[in-house]
This record gives sequence, structure tokens and C-alpha cells, in this order.
Amino acid sequence: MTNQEIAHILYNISEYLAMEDVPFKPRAYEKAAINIEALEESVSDIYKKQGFKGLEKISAVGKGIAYKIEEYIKTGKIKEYEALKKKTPVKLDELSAVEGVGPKSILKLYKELKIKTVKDMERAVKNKKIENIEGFGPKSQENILMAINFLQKSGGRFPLGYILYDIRRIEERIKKLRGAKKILLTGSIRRMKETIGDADLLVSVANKKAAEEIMDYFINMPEVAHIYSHGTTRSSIKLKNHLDFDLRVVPEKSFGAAAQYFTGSKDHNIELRKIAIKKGLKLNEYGIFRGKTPQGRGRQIVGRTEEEIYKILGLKNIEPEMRENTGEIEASQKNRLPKIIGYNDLCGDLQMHTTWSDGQNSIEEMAKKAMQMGLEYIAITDHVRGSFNHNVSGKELLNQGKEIDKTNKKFKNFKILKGGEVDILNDGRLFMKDDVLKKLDIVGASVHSNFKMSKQQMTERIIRAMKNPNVDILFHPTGRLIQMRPAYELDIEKIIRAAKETKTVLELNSYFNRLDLKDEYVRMAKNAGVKISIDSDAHSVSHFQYLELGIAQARRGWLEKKDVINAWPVDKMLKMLK
DNA sequence: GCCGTTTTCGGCCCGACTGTTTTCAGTCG
Repeated sequence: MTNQEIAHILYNISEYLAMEDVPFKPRAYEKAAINIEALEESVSDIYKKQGFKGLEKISAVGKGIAYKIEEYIKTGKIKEYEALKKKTPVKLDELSAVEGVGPKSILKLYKELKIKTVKDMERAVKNKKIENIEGFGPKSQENILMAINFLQKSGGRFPLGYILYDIRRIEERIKKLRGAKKILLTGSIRRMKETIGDADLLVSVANKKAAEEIMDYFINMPEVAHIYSHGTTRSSIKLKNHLDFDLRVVPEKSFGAAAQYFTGSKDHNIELRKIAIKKGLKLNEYGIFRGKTPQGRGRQIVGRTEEEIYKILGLKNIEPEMRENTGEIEASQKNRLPKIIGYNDLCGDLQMHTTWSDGQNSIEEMAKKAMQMGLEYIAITDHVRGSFNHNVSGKELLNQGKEIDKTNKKFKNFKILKGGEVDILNDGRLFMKDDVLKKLDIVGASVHSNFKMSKQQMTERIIRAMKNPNVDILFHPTGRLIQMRPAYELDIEKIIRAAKETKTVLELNSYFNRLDLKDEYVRMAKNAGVKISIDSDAHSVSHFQYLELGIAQARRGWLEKKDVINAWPVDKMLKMLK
């Protein structure tokens, strides 16, 4: 019984209630679902330890929802939910994934046409049944068809590193247009979430004509596959790579407010609005307003910059990566925000591969590129393992050491460290003998086989490896590949405790589809006093660019420079290793 | 259904765009 399961049911109840136009309850269920999904501890553990009272302590969960969770834990069912499903037996998840179709439409289509699934919906569209229903028309019908087609083509979200660089190129082009004043990517891209659902670009302009020209350019770009909407302040398109892309145009006096608003997250913004209301102010995407004017908006007090917005609300500016309503607002009010690590703060990179194992470039090529990236040191960590072809043996490791010594002589103010990524065997022993590992500067250990162990076995396996005095870093600790492979079963709290006890560093792997540890685990590690290394895991010189994604993830986990060992000079970094 | 440094009752974030209407409902972010 996972938190995701429970959250999922609460989301669905929220949708069912919204169908019937029940006031306020949908949002209450939705909030509870969001909080439960983000919870570190499992809800069933909370119930086991603290009972009903424990459930009530979960934020946004009161008596009503707590009873339902209790019922689900005890019986595996929630009567009210079963009744809702029976009353409107539709595949909610499927249908609400269709863009533009919400609870009201789902209910109407079920009542009128008995549509229960996306397949039913597709059939109805093709037979032109939907356009005859009151409130729908030919346009709605066509839009639903488009949305269904997209749904079938793509999974919805994209790993950030998969589209970020393309989006930035479009941003650069729009930046150069006449009439574009300020420009900013907002939304989940600015918050640097590990995956994003769409892109949001914000542009400020001096006048209406400039706005029209920019909108015109946007909807006519060669990358555009479809135009959803085209207005003077907002246009919405789909790119040929299937990514949805919104452009918003605002006057300069509202740029800061719009930047704040569209960066989100939604929950962060709701909290800010509440603070505004308490102060007798109104916050929206055009600024902060006081009083009422005939137009209804009141008089704008601020809006030009984000800093002003936060300041008026009594807050220190909050970095975009932290705006998730997970304590940052309170920390800001109390002036206790950490000074999180910056994008130029790394001095070194402690995991990468060369042609000695499965990398594309030589040691020297990797070193030169790292220097260009502004780094002062790197560790070469080729695979030390038995199960694949691309790896180095103990003897080769020692030979590689000689090449590193030779290469090091070519550089001033740059250091190549000797390392290895050694496989953790099924029982927690390492693939390489200790007397070889002892000679390396940096040893990272990682799991590359037998992912489907039980949670307990896997946890013990990894903890045993961390207890090895030669293991400095646990590489990609949970083994997930975003949208490809889930993390192996792991008791992350135990792993973090063991890391603290054994002085093992946990890696935050920056590779775009790893980003392992994920942000909430990063924060747990920090709070436990465990050190982190942010590594590229580069298999070619082009992969160093992903360090940015790892730093972003670290920022989302509130890490400071002092928490990240490769943000330290090389001597200090080496001293703290085992 | 949840919540409380105005409150245990009475509030609950807010605006743009579309498609359907002829003043608005639904959806989205």
C-alpha cells in the first residue's frame, strides 16, 4: 500500500466531486493527495506507529480524509469511492489525461454517449457524435481528436535535459526580435524539475504592436506542429518534438509579477496569495494591487521585478528551484533560507569514464574539456567489474595510473585523480581486491546487476559496501533511469544513516536520465549531515554539460557549498574522504 | 473537507482563452 496509491485515489475522488460541482471539497482532496504524494514516510507506516492521530497530522488531512485512509488501510477499499466509481463508471485516469477534457466534460460525455474510455471517446469523435451534444461543437470535437492523438504518441512528460537545450535555442531567437525587451523561461523549466510537461516563455514588450509581432513569429516558427490558441497576451503551440510550448507577453511594468506567477509552483503561489490577502493586497500576474478602481483591479504597487513582489510580502527572494511550498516560504519569512550552491560553484567532477572502459574520449581529452568548463580537478573512474566487456582489471588500473601521472605533468593548476567505479556484488562485497582499491585516490561503488532483490537484501548489500574503508562514494545510489527503469527497492533512510556512520559520500549523478539521488532524498541526506558529490558520470566530453542538471537538483534539495565535496578545493576534498 | 497570530464558523487563488453562447461554462496553469 504505497503513498502513490492513496494519493491516486484521493485525486480521483477530487475529480468525481468536481464532476458534480461540489464546492471546495475537490480542492481539499487534491491538496491532501499532493501532500501525501510528497511525504517521505509511508502513510501505512505512520498509521502503524501513530494510528488515526498520525494520519490527522499530515498536512491538509483532517478527520474526514483520515477516516477514508484508515478504511483503505484496513479493508483495501473506500466505500464512498466505490460508490462514486459505480455511479460514473469511467476510466478517470485515461479520460482526464486527454488535454482539454475535464471532469464536467467526462460526466456529460458519459451521460449522453456512455463514453467510458479513451477508445470510446475516439470512436465517438470519428462518428461525429460529440459535436451534437449541447455545450460541444465541431471545434471541441476536433480538439479532442488532436489531444487523443498526442496521448497515444507520447507519454506526456520529458526529461529536462532532453529538451532544455532546444528550448534555449528558441529563446535566443525570440530574444533577438525587435520589440522583445526582457525574456525568461518560466514554469518547471525555471524550477529545473527533473521532468517537464511543457515549456513557458515570458516576454515583456513596450507596446501592443511589438506583442503582435512576437506572437506572430512564435506561431509561425518552423518547429511548430500545431497551434492550440493564439491571443495577444498568450499563445499556445505544440512543437514537432511533441512538447507543448506557451508564450506569454506582458508589459514591462508587470514583468516581475508575471515571472513570479508563471514560475510557480502552483502551491508556492497560492501561499503567496494568501500572504497578500492577509496584508490587504491582491497578487496576480500583473503585480501587487491595493484597493479597488472602477476597472476592478486596484492600484498597482509593485510588479516590475520579482524581488519587489517578495519584499512587499515580507519575504527574502527565493531561488526558483526552491519554490515548491516545502518550507521555503517560512524559511524566507524568518530569514533562514540557506545560501544554496551556485551554478559556477563546482571545482571538480568525481565520476567519468574514458576509452579505458566504456567512454568515448581519452583521459587527456576529458581533462582538457573539464578545464574549459572551469573545473580544477577530475577523477577518472572507469568501470571495475566482471560482468561486462568494457571494464578495467586490477593490472590495467595500475597502468592507467601511470598514464594519469604522465598526463598530469602537462597541466598547471589542474589535477587528474585516480579512481574507479567498482561494482557491488550481490552479497555486498566489491568486485576488486582491497589492496588495489587502496592505491586509488577515489573509489566509487555502485550496483549494476541483480536489481530485483528484496528491499531488505538490497539495503544490506549496499550498506555492506559502504562499510568498506576504501569506498569513498556511493555512485547513483538508487539506480533509477528516469522514464525507463524505476529505482531498485531500497530503504533510503537506512542508507542515509549508514552513509553518516561510515562517512561515505552519496553521489548526486547529473546524467540527464539519472539525477540520482532525487531532490527529496538529497534534502534528507543534507539534513542527516551526509556529504554529497555532484558528478557528471560523463562518457564523453559532451556530457559535462549535464553537471548543470545535477547542480539544479542539488539546489532543489537545498544543498549549500559546504554540503558538496566537489565544490571544495582538491586538498580539502581529499582530506575528508575515508 | 480543511483550517485558524482576525476565526471552531465561514471562508477557501485568480485570470486567459476557447467554444459555445448572446453573457457564460469549462479547462488550464
